[in-house]
Amino acid sequence: MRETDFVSGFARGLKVIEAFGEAQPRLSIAEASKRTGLDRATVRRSLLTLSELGYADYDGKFFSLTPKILRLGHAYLSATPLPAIVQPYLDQLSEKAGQSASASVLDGTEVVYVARASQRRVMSINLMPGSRLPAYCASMGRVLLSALPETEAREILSRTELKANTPRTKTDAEELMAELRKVREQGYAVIDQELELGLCSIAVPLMNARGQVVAALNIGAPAAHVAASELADRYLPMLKETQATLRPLVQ
Amino acid sequence: MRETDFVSGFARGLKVIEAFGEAQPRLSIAEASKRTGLDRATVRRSLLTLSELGYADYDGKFFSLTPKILRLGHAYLSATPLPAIVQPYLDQLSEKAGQSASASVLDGTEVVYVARASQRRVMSINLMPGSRLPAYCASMGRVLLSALPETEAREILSRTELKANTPRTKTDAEELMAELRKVREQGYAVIDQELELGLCSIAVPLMNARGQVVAALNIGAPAAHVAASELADRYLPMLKETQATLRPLVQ
DNA sequence: GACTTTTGTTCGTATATCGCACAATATGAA
DNA sequence: TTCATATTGTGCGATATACGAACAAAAGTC
Repeated sequence: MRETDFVSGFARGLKVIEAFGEAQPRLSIAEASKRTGLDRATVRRSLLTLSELGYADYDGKFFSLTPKILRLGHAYLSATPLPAIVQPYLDQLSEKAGQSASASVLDGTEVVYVARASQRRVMSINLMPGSRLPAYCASMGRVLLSALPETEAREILSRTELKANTPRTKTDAEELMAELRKVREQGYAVIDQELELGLCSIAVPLMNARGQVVAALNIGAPAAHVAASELADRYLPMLKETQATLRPLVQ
Repeated sequence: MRETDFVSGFARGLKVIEAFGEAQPRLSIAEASKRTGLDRATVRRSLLTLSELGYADYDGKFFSLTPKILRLGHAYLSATPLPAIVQPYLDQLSEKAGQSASASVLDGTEVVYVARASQRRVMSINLMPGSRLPAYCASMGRVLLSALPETEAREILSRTELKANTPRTKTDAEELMAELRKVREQGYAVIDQELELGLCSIAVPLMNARGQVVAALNIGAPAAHVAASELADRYLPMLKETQATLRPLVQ
């Protein structure tokens, strides 16, 4: 790609949108400038553009995103058949298990939730379609990484900041690679409080008719209710069942 | 806002993202150009920018969005507490009713789904967070419009293309205004196959502690299973209960 | 209230981007 | 195949935009 085939104003604008987040629902021009590393004048122009187009509100001091911004992600969610196909099965799975069930795909070093059926139970982590978690310490991440060629998985791990979210988090690349081999062999991954204390989960790959891994399915549960060692006994059969049902339906 | 405070390259790029949709998961440069009305060279630069940034894939012929694009909508969903708060109650509501339950907010002339609990039942309309429906013929739309001052509701209707999706669709602005008054009085809206034949729904406003309407909740059902006339009897009590439970929890 | 610090806005200029026109390539029909 | 059509890639002049600095306006601090 030639230098002139890149629209930097567009790239800057996208960066500004991403500056908003859970802890930053409202941003001033200066804050957005700090978070993006862009010049205040540039950020101001991007924010005013968003506001002019109805993607953001501006009260003279703070900017905040409007629901119109969902059109952008929706362009992906509606264009990709996977989320719509798996959603009802996740709802069924979640109801049967009495736990939250999710589907995700890999994006770089992270898993991205594309569909989710949550349970009323309060979780400290609030997940929804579009949410992201580091792949190395999430059950679906392990499943998705294990489906890649080893060199590719290793490459992704090398780009990941392997930090210990809890004392149980595996942060050694070689140990993780060994874990991925185990996951590949047994066909599922179990995470025991590696992302957050009190939270464990089990995931299986979601394959299409040709056997290609297109996503991962999981069930997450509070460790207080279900020990990690019980996860496979309790939930693997229903995950496998959902996996089998969906196999001919995706892609 | 001054002319020079608008970054048209950014606005054009956003338009290109929105060109993707359910029927257009993959777009060539020429197709994207047609759909956006932008010059091919411009569209090409925007698409190559998206591809360079990892928001799109390019196989040399077609562009398609990647899950990374969800970061943009996620910036809103995670910044706005409402979706996360209502989701578990929607799940509960959906399970109890045996029907899909959703929450939405108003964006211009449309309602935007911000959370949803779907049922396995196959619906011809596939809805998910970020989905949009015209407000005038959706139950949540009626509720949200009825919460606005009459002049504002009328103004929105005047900007809407009031088209008859089915023979039952109300398309007369004055008739709709009368309907809104009725909805305001009775505290709920019922739609009987105005959006699509075979689909009916009932919605109530979701208020915060100060009594401001911040969203709408609904239950949708196939007309074959539940007649529109039965909706209020069967589902209004549980909708009201959820409404009351959520009232102190939002905003 | 005076001072400092932070934030928002404006401006001139160097640079990047747009849209056009044309070239190159792919696609399809006869 | 050949021609016709559609699609994509590229160079260029005109125009729009980003940058940085300077200024203006708030917001804290003492």
